[in-house]
Order: sequence, then C-alpha cells, then structure tokens
Amino acid sequence: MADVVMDQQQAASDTRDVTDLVLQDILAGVLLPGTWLKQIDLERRYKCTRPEVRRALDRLAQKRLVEHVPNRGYHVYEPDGRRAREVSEIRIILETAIAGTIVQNALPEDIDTLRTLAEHFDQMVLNGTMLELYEANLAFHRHLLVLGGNLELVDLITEIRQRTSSAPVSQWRTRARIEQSGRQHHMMIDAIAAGEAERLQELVRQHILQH
Amino acid sequence: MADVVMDQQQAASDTRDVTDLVLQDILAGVLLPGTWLKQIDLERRYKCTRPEVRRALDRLAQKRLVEHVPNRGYHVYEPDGRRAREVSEIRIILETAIAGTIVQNALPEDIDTLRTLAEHFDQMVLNGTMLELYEANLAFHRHLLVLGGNLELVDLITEIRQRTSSAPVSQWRTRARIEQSGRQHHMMIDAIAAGEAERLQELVRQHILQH
DNA sequence: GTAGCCTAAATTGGCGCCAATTTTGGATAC
DNA sequence: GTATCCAAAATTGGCGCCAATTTAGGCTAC
Repeated sequence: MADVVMDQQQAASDTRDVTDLVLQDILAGVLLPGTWLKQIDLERRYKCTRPEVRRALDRLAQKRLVEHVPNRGYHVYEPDGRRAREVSEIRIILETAIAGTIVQNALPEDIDTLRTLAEHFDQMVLNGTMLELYEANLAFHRHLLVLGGNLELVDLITEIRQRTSSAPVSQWRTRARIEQSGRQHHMMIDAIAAGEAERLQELVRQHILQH
Repeated sequence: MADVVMDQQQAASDTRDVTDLVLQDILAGVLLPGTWLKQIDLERRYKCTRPEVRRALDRLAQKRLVEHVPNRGYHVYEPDGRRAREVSEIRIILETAIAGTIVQNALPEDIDTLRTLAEHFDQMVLNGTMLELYEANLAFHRHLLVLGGNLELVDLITEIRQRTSSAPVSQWRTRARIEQSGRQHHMMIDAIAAGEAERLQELVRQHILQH
C-alpha cells in the first residue's frame, strides 16, 4: 500500500520538470517567502542533479519568483504589497477587457463545461488538497479565458497569476473567501448565459480584488 | 584608434549578458527567423563559454523567442501571423487602459522629457543605426508608460513587445512608417498636454496597429 | 540511375570536479 | 564580558569532458 503511494510520488518527480516542482511548492506555501533555496537541499529533496537545480532556479529567477544574490544564492521573494496591487490591476485590465468577447463566443456547450468545472472546484473545497483546489481554480479560469479567442492572452494571464507567489498562503487561508470564490464562479457563468457582458466585467473585477 | 574601438566592443561583450547580446541580434534581424543557433557558433561569436550559451538559449526559449527541439537544438521562432495579431491586441488593451492615468499624472516637466525623447527618436531616424533607433523608441515608450504609475505594467509591456521577434525586419523596413511613428509620438504628447485621454487612446491604438 | 542503408562526423546535453567567495565558529585581546 | 579578527567549513558557480542522439555523405544493391 505504501509502495503504491511511493511509486506515484517517484513517477511524478521523475516525469515533471524540477522547475514545476519547486514552483508548486512555493505556490503551495511549502517553501515560505524569504527561504534560502540551497542547491544541495533541492538536489536531495527532488532527487535530481545539480545542473537541473540550477536551471530551475535560473528559470524561477527569470519569472521573478525567487531572487538571485550573486555568491549568496537564491531565496523566495518576500511578499510585496505594491507589486501585488499592481499585478491585480493588470489582471483586472486584461480579464475585463475580453469579457465582451467571451459573452459573444460562448456556446451552450461551453457554458456546460464551465458549469462542470465550477462544480468540480466546489467539490475540491469540500474534500480536496490545497493543490487540487488551486488546479481546479486554474482550470475554470483557463476555460473561461479561452473563450476570449486570444490564446496568447490566456498564457499571459496564467503567467502573471504566478507572479504573486505569496498569494496562496496569505490569500487563500480563509474558508469563507474560498467559498465566496466558488459562488462567484457560478455567478459569472450566469452572466455569460444571460449575455450580460458588463455584469461579467464587474464580477471579474470583484473576483480578482477580493483575493 | 582601432584599438579603442576594439576595447569598447570587448568591454561590452564582457560586461553585458550573453542573453541580451543574442536577443539584440534577433531583434536587429541579424539572426533571421528559422536560423538554427548552434552552440559552437554562438560560443565563438560572443566569445563566451558553453554553459553561458546554454543558459542564454534556455532563457530565450522561456521567453519564447527561440524554440527548443530536444536533441536537435534551438532555432529562432518563425513569424506567426496569429501570434503577432494577438500580441498587438494585448498591447492595445494594456496601453490604452492606462491612457487616462497618464494624462492625469503628467506634469509639465514630464511632457518636456517626452518631447526630448521624441526628438531624439527623430534624430535617430535621420542618422542612427537600427539598434539606436530601436532603443530610442523603447526609451520614449518606457517614459510614457511610467507615467501610468504601474511599474509592473511597464515591465510587462516591455517584455511582451519582445515577443514579436520577427517584428524588426518585417515591420520597420519602410522609412515612411518610421517617420509616421515619429510624428505620432509628438501627436501623443500633444494629446497629453491638452489633457485629452480619449485622443491619446486612439493614437496609441493606431500606433500599435500600423506596425 | 535511383533508392535505401550503413558508417562517420558533428552536435547536443548530462554530469562531476575544482576554484572562488562567503559564512560561521572559536579564540584572543582589550 | 564583549568585540574583533582569523581560520575552517560550506556553498556557489564556472568549466570541460564524455556519452547519446542525430545528420549527412557515400556506398551498395536493385
């Protein structure tokens, strides 16, 4: 029984890129802001080689999730109020801008898919891990954005969302807010189904700001 | 005399990161779309070591300026009509969104600075290299965006702008369009000075679309 | 003459070692 | 008892080698 679990973990750490593993641990709050990421530790933790660790750290530094101090090492970025506010503002600009297109493009089957994803999110709130919840949320928003018809924009928003590394711990902690997010998902779908673009815009704005 | 020039070039290639050097050559059109970037060539071209080349290529692949094909190498991305269109759309969304804030925040001294930068661009059109022109353009737009008050947004737009790697060759070729850009810069400043946010929005839209 | 295969050259990419720098702990002097 | 300096341990990061894979060229067979 324990072997099965071990195999899954092993398979996961073999298959997925080390960069993603470190990224998820930062996003999940396992690696707290300010933590120094020593190469030897990561090497052992993720069962990988030195060059792999260094490539991962360099990529995360490019994404500005960790900071690189020459001859000192890499550490997880401290939460920055100004940056968080600015990123939220950018997200609002981008995600409200395509609200109209989303409403126009959405077919009945798209609305069904969104409803399913929103319900899946609700279920993960009840009995799912933090990571599963995070991914369910991502899946919903991704499908929503794809309706905007601009694939480049979908990638960009997904990328930007990761820049608020300190987000998961500080912003997802209260159960009330998570449940509120779940309700908002359904309200957004309602607005799309009703063809009300402006209401969708307002909902998206509130959804981003409440975080 | 020749030694002085050589020293400057040497100093430049020692100081600046290899990533930036390759990036500039792609943006300048020296390395054309589709070109295979062989590690040995880059090693010799930029007088650097193998690991440095590989880190640069990995970073550019992350930025999606080059594509990585496992066991085959890295090659400069081919121009992609759809992507270029989508990136333009994103730029329009972002840059028009902060037009209002720019008009509000702009002080007389800011307008003077912008005017100087716009004139510098005009001079580079007459007697400057392609790279100098590119940088003069970047400097003008950067100072314009900073007035928006969202530094994260400034970085983001700068980053996005680089994603249309094929841009420089195909889009900057006609002298008429470059001169048109110069005139638009001044018209944008006029709109800011007059406090007309909506006119600025329309000018920004046209400025991006004409490329 | 052409198509397919096989061999050799070239290129990528993984891995580990060693030098340079920093940090920490202890010892000594005040 | 505290501060400063020195030395040793640890950590980062540059560099080069070698194995694995791919590609190109030539030879052979049909």
